[in-house]
Amino acid sequence: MRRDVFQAIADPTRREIIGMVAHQSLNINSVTEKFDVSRMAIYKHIKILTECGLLTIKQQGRERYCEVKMERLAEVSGWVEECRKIWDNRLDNLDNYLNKLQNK
Amino acid sequence: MRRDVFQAIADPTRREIIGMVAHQSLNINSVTEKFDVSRMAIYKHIKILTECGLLTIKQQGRERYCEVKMERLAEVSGWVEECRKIWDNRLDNLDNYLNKLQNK
DNA sequence: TATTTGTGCAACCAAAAAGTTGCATTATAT
DNA sequence: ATATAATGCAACTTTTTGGTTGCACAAATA
Repeated sequence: MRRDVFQAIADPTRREIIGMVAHQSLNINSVTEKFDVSRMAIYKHIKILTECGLLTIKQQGRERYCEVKMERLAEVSGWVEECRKIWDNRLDNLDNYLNKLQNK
Repeated sequence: MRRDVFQAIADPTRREIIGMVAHQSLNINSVTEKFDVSRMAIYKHIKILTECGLLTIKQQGRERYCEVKMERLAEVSGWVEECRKIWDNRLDNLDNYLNKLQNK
């Protein structure tokens, strides 16, 4: 399924999972232990995160380790950066206009 | 209502609204014109965006102009940055370890 | 003054999201 | 060989989300 990174990080539990796995690769049960929802709830969060490429899974025997893929987060900071650029370039931004004038 | 910036930018329509308003302040009807959903649908999106501080409204006669508040987007890029830091500092990141070794 | 324009509110609806429980499957450990 | 541990799948429920329509109301305009 095509998933959206923005939608994936909208959920606080999923953001927490990303933080945990960024720190250290963890298998699904280990991730589950840190939360007080069911294993399946976490499993589904992880599924969403893998479907949008924020996590990858490495099978190791019967365990599946989650690894974070930082590259995909670039889409997020990229969008923020894009907004900032638009904002900086707007003509009717008075402060900005005065600043530019002052720098000349 | 307490709103979450991450949840607010999860919706593509809302991200588009932010982009539009970053470029130029617009009243609600002007925003609506760019989309093919009802005025109320857009009104609700704008409500969510104001509730989490990404937009502010300036009343001008009977019109209400939306202005973007870039500061609030810092929470997003800040979180991404935080994740990146955690990732960079992890001890079991082999590539990272080798790079550090090489730089010494 | 009458009409149009820009907006807000309430009630409602359908689809998606987030969660649960129970059962099945496979690898490891006893 | 059996028990246990780690996971996947399916069915189901509840809540949230994104959308609609109809009505109301104040400001601007003809």
